[in-house]
Amino acid sequence: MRVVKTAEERKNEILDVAEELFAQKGFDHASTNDIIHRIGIARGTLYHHFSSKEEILDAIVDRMTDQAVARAKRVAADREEPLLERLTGTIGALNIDSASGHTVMEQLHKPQNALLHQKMQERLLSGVVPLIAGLIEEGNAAGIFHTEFPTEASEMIMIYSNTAFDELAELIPEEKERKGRAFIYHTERLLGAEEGSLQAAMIGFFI
Amino acid sequence: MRVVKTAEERKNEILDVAEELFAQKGFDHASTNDIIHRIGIARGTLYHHFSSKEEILDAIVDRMTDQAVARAKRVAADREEPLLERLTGTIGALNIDSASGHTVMEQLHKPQNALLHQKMQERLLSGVVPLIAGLIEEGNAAGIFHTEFPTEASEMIMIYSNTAFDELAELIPEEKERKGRAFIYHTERLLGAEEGSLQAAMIGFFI
DNA sequence: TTCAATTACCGACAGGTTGTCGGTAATCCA
DNA sequence: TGGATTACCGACAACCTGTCGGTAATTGAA
Repeated sequence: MRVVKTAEERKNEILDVAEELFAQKGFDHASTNDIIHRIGIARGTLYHHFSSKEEILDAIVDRMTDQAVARAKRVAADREEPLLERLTGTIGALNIDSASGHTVMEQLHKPQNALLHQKMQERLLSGVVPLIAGLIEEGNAAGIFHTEFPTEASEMIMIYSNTAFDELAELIPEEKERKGRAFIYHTERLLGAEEGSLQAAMIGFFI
Repeated sequence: MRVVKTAEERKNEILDVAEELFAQKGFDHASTNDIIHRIGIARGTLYHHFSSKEEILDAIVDRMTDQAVARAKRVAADREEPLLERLTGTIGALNIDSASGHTVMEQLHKPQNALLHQKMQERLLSGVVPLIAGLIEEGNAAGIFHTEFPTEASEMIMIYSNTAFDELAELIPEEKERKGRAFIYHTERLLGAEEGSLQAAMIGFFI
């Protein structure tokens, strides 16, 4: 029997299933057959909504990064909060882990998901680096940060936190804590903040 | 006619061709058929020497990283040179670009090579981070660096330089120079070195 | 209400892929 | 010299992705 849905509904259905399968098996090892059988649609239906398997991946990346970047934007722009909280929250918004996409992020650093990971990293960075840079400039103006390179410092912080905190799950608690402390310490140094000044705002988030 | 070679010879022949094809077309889009036709061997021959396509990729990664890490080790251990030169040289040893694997590295940041890139990054980092950490500790002892987290600082420097300098080719000269200067500036801050103290040693390498 | 255009859906199929396997030829060594 | 080892071969099974002609549901205009 033939079940008809709106294009948007069907597209999201495909993305939901594909997201789970790509995360589980990796992009290469999850086949379009897996997807259509799981949903119960025909080959042609999938290719009616997406023109290639890679386009499905890109749509997933879009969906995930849009959410994360929107969250980061909201936090960064919230002038009610103190600057340090906004900075911490904006950096943390990328750890989608802690929010919705649990299953996905857990599997993301596996070698079979290199492509998904790389595409997400690219999108997340281009969205969030300018936000953090803006906050750093605010801090410069307020006299709590002192750096000549806000954008590059932002880039360094985000690249590191995105790459190094990937494998956090594999570490023992002491190593985790050490890594978290080191990250705060280094963020202070990069921003030219006084030693210990970021501790209070960041310690809950990163340790 | 059947041409017989030693296993080692044939393996290297396969790796040479595969390396070029993977770099050109990407791992997914370069087929094992491409490889065997280019060499002029049969399917079975390839699978006699390697048990899967992915194993070929891993062998390529091994070959490339082994060279780079060995080079880095040599530079890091050379106590004839001043510490700052050793540091710079060790960091730079990863830019395989400047050395042998020209064609490969140029194509490495393309999306289709995400897997190759990720695997190389993992291997390079695990090899070189401890070397840099050792040099930082030497600098601490000599009183020119001041940091509590040599290993983590090393990690941050290497992750950044490996990721951010990927796309250097796409920047205009001014941006390139700014990025290079920022990198030196940030390395000084992370290591707790005096401002400007790394400039002389690093400027030739990174700008 | 009707009927044509649009849009979602179907499934067979072409042309590609990787990895397997039984068999053959060269080489090594006892 | 002759048996074991090792390199090599190519047909084949079992997948894969993307295409395409055709069918059924929905929409919207007359």
